[in-house]
Amino acid sequence: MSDSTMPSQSGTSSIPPFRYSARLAADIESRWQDAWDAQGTFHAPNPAGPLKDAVAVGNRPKAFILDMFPYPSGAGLHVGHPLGYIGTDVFARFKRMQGYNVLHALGYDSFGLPAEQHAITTGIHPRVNTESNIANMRRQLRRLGLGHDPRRSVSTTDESFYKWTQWIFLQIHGAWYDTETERARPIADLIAAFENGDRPTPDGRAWSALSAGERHDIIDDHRLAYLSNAPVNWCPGLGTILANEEVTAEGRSDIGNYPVFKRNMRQWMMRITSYADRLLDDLDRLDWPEPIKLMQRNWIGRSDGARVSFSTSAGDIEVFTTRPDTLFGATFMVLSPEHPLVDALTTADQRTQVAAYQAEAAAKADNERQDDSQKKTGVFTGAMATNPVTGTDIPIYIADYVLMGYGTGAIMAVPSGDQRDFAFARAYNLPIVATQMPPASWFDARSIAPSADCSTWPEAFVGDGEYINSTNDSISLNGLTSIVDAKSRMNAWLAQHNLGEPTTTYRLRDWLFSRQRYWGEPFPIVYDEDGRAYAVPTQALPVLLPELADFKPTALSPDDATSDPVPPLARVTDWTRVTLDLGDGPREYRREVNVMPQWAGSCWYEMRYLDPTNSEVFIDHEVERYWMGPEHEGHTGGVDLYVGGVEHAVLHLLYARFWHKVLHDLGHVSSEEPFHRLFNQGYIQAYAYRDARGQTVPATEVEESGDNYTWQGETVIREYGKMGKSLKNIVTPDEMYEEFGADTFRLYEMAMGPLDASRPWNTRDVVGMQRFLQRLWRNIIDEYTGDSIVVDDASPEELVRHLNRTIVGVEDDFAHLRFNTAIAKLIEFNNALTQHVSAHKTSPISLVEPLVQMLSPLCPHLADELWFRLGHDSTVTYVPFPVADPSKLIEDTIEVPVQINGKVRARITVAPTASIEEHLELALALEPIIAALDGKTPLKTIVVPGRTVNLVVK
RNA sequence: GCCCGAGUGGCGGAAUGGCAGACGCGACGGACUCAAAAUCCGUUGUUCGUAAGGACGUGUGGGUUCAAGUCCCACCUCGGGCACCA
Repeated sequence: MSDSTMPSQSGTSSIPPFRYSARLAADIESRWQDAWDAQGTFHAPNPAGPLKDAVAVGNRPKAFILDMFPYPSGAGLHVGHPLGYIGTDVFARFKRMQGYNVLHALGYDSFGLPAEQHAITTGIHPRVNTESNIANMRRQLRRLGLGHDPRRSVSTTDESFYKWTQWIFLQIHGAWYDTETERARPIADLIAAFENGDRPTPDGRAWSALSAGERHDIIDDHRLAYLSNAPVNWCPGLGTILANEEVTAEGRSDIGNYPVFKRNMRQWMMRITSYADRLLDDLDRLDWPEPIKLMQRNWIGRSDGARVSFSTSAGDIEVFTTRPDTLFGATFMVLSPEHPLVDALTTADQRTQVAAYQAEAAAKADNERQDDSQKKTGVFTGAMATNPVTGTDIPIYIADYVLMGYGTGAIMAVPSGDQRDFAFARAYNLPIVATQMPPASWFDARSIAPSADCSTWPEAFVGDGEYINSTNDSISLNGLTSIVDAKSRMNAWLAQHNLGEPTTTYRLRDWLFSRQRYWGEPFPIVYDEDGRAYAVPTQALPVLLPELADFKPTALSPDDATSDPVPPLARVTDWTRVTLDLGDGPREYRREVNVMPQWAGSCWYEMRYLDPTNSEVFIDHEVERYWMGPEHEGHTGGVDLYVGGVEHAVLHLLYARFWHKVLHDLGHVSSEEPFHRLFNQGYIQAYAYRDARGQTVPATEVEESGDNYTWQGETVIREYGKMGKSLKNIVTPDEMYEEFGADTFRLYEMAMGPLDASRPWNTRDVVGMQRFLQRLWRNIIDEYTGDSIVVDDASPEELVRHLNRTIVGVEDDFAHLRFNTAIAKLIEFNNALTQHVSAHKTSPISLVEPLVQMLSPLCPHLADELWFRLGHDSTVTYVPFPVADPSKLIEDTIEVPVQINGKVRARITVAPTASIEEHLELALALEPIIAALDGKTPLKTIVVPGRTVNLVVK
């Protein structure tokens, strides 16, 4: 397909005209990229649907290899961005050579806050901005030679894409969670159950006795997507509310770092908490890094405990506790300031103080409430509750360390067994009663005498200890030593007396799903005059995002907690008013003016890669089953390899799992999980330099001498961090293409370390990979003539063995994503080949061909060029990976170290099949060993054949 | 505070409990060259020794083992997650 490469143009230079230079690489690369495009080299056939090609699918195994898709930033790429893309590309190309039907594609997450914030700062419409950014990213990534199927590159902002995002929203909206079968079911099933009386209505009236509006409200209360008047995270700086996951521990926005305030607002929520158990339990069936699983487990935060009822003048109050076994030590009770019974409980003389405390707590932002974590504040309500096991009256306080959003918003306080309760009891002089006797070591460690009077303790005791003070007429825990036993005995007693039951609570909250922004998917929802929500019929999808000249949110002061969100779509009055026939004739409705959050598109995009042009369904069943279906009974199904950064551990990865499970329950997909195997790539970091004033200086202009760094003669200080504009340390792929070419750049990124580790970028080191490729090129092509030096001669036995060793090692390394060590093995082999070539001036084809094949996943352009020059007329992409000859893997002899007391003193050379006796015989005959033994007989001899001989003396 | 992960030459990093430092960068020496670049060859953990050779060496301290970078315990440092979650 190609003409022979033009000689180098650099007239004055004495560099050989056909050297593998950046110029030559650029020429090779652009020609092969065009050829791949023209021939559709990376098109992956589907078994059904619009991209069906059953013949091409054949009976090959399949591999769906996926990158976390990027949002198209206007800043362009730096060399850190493509790390994961190169990794998946190498792996995908390797799998193709192993005979797999490989699906590898990349789309764009182009809705959402980052794109919109960028549009606002530049003043350019997000659609224009987004499209030019995507075009630029496509250009930069194409230059990298990624083997993507271009037909499958979707953007979340495409109307043909977000139509289905809205459709999936309607599926979720049209479903409820059946706790009996533990899965989502269509809302029609719920209506049927109400109608035929299988399920009672909340107030017990017959379903037919309810008004249409009442029925509507009851149904809406069960939906997986529902409207809620709940405390939300209001961020005036961004003009929108945010999900819990988008708020940092400091109470600021993840994006932009603006203050976030708690506000009550009517918003769309997703009932992700219904799936808490399955999201937690199914982690066990996923091939994910353990730390990521742990982060999700912590985020879901399941804790098993019990609900216990305490009677009060205002009725029973339920508390949640993980330690029902310590109920005898509950000496007071604390409610959240927002608890609904606070008003009813508060006595007249405490009312002023309680109201003041409530107002103070409400005014505090979340972070302030968490800040003074040591100091406990609170107010007595004046009311008392009855401890159900002791029968004593205990005071009821309100305090802001009890959160309304967790458990029941009320706790029983056991100061002897809980550090926070202990601090509160100390601060307000409340009684402390021990229910467990700490072990002697506990007292020793705190230098206090064992004493039953726990008011002298310096802190609460948490752990296993003998139960004391825990008895009444009908139950006794005294003498027990195990928390588990005490809990089950107490739980049984509570159940028997109808005072409580075991229960489970979660840290996970329902997912807040509306944003008061412009650049997102409109909700397919309309409201009637009573404010009741209705789904837009699916045939009316997509609900198009109206074009807006002024897309900016109304300017708000970031610190003004009292401001209200004004969604940009609310200003488009001719769009918000719509006449629809929802079954009872045409009526006027108003549209939902919020939009979906950034995460919506990324919850399901990977499935659209599979069937990107299907206009009938979001994905064909058979296509989904083929690429993502479970491999066997108990397998979750899902993407075969998903590579991305760890920053999505709880956001994207949790939301996408949730949506996928809903779609599975409703029968739309066969897989239970979206991503079966997850791999977290590391980050490429970089050095940055600051001068004496703390200003960053351009990293490329800094000169290094030993430990000193100078910029324009001035000493600067080196720091290590992310690559970024503000640190003036960006290196772009374009610079690498210019200086070395894409193949060298790919190779360097893969060689610099293991894929999951972060490491510093060092442009200086790239030359090593270029030299390797130049040597390899020179082993095939004469640099002065451009002719091949490959011959059909026999290869020396030693090189044949080396080649076969390399094939086995490289294949294993590729399969386990250990590209850095695979490259090292290729370099070693090529170095050995170089020796042969310098001696003979020719290269045996039987060595060179496999080398080019093994190189091709890493450096596909160069490999295709060399493959072509070796006389083949098609790409090496689908040529099977070389297979090692087992007979060439066995060495004639092996060198084995001989140790005395674990220290290597000599080496023996043995046959690979040598017995233990042969090893010993040879070892004991060695001069240095005889000398070292000095006539002594070894007490013990250890021989690991082929590995080591160890002699133990004296 | 709790929970993860990681500490190996000047640098990036290799090492199924079995010869620590593969491979690459840098540095040093040599060949080629009038010279330089490029290329090729060699050396390069520290230390004692003219050498042969020896001693020490994977954050620190202890332990298990014939044998530990690797396994166990405690600690230090760095990175990350969670953080009044009852």
